[in-house]
Amino acid sequence: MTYKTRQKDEILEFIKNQKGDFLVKDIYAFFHERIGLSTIYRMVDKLVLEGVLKKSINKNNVTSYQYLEECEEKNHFYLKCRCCGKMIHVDCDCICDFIDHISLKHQFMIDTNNIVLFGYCFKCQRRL
Amino acid sequence: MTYKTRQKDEILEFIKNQKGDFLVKDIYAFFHERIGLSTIYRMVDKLVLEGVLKKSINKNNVTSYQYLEECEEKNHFYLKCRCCGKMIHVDCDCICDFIDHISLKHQFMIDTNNIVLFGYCFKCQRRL
DNA sequence: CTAAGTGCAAAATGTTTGCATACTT
DNA sequence: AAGTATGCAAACATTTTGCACTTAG
Repeated sequence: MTYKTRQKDEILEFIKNQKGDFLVKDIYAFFHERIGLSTIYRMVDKLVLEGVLKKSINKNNVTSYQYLEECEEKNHFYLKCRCCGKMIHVDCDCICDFIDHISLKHQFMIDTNNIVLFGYCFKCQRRL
Repeated sequence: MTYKTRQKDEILEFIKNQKGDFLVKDIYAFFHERIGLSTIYRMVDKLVLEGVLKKSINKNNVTSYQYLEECEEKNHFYLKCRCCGKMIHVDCDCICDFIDHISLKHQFMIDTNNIVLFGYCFKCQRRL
């Protein structure tokens, strides 16, 4: 069983309010001393395992996390810009056929809750 | 300019011979003391930046790397099994339409050299 | 000869663990 | 009361850095 605690609730609330990426130390700083570092690490690890958070490392070797909102829809995925780091949320059926094909022809079941494709957003394409 | 050195050549050769994931300490162990740890870190970072290597962290918080063979073809991508960790290489045109659509309709240029989709392979689907 | 790359040891950083304490159920 | 969760400090692991030295061009 898992107990409901003040720390869990507060961390989860913080996470859900984040727009983009965030770091462990962002959470720690936000609660300045009101929640221990190890508690945060333990929470965050668990949430990654549960698929609630996406963990990633950027070019500077900084580990960041991103909240993946739950989504029943199978046509939901993310586009992440290599340049500015922006995470774009997309709901578009264009991915469905692709996923079906992979399932049918390649016998691989893609985890549709966690599709992140990397590349360059419109702004950064022009800037480069 | 960039110089050609014994260390670079040897590290790159090692990397290209790897079948699956590998760790920094695998490289270090392989060359047992013939190449310094910091040199390996510096090389590996550079290769990740160049897109030659894919860096990732597994569930146990271990950072691993994977060689992404260069591929002119735009129909190349990877499927990585969440369960057994296997990386499946796919060459299939099924992805082309999808990429074109994203480019055209969503103004996002996907980096086609580095497409990794997570999910469950055939074996693991059955096992679960 | 100069710029780039290397290796070592030290430092910095990030993450995990053991344990006593506190909280949930 | 029993099972979880927390927070601290210590331990540990990983990665980065400064610097003297070597090597490639």
